[in-house]
Amino acid sequence: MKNIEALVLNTNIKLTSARVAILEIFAKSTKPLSYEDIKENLLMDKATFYRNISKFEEENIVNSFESNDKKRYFEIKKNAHSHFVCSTCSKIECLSEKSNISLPGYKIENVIIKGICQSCMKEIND
Amino acid sequence: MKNIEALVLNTNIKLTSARVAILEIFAKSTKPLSYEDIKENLLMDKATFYRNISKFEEENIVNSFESNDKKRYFEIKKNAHSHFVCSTCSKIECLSEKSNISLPGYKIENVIIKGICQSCMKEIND
DNA sequence: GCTTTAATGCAACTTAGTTGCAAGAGTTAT
DNA sequence: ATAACTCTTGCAACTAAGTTGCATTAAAGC
Repeated sequence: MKNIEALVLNTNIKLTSARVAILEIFAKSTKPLSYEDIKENLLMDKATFYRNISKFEEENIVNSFESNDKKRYFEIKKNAHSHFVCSTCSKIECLSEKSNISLPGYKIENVIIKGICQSCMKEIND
Repeated sequence: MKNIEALVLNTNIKLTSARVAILEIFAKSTKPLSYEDIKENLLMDKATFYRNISKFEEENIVNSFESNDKKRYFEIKKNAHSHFVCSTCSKIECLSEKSNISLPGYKIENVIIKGICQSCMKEIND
């Protein structure tokens, strides 16, 4: 809870109970989550969830990207890292490897690598 | 047209006129396109378009990824390159820069870099 | 207290993409 | 050629993630 408060420091976000609930789920998770993933644990309406997520993104404390399963995945922005999305099983992995991509004049917010993950590669090679 | 035939060489794709029409549009384009982008130039139904695109992806001659405007973008797989998607204006750019990302045991099919493009960065800094 | 503003729930809506089905086109066998 | 079979197409209905309008509630300011 203390770290939830820290997240909204210097932002225009009022900590309602719905917002705390959302942020706690994402703070606990080690990987990005979709609304589908967590809706059972949320008491609020999906409109409330999506409106708050938008607010979080505006205020720059949450990150999102589209996977290849037509869903948006969200995570709390902390240390920058890349994501691997498997085009076979749709699993998402966070990559600790810092990519040394640099694009002068651009701002890089997220790097998504699409491909086939280790376990799916193994199955293919059987 | 000759190069269209070359595309389907060694695949299970029969070249119907709908398929030639789709492939010609993508062969001409220098950047990924969504169905929305090209529907005015297509005489076929959207079901036909999407079914053929799926076929192309199965047969590995077309690539797709989701942008942040909730649309899927398609392109013909040729020389591997990365993509930049602007989270402000949603523009997509192909990057010639080869990323030196390597993930042992994984197969990398596409790299999507999300962020703010040069022209949007300029506007922000005004 | 009272007023104003922001947050929520609900239901209706939007829209990219999918699916079922019947008709069309091409292919092979008889 | 034609019958039998397979694959492709158009149409319309559907699906589901995400959005929006609106009335209600909660919170903040005075």
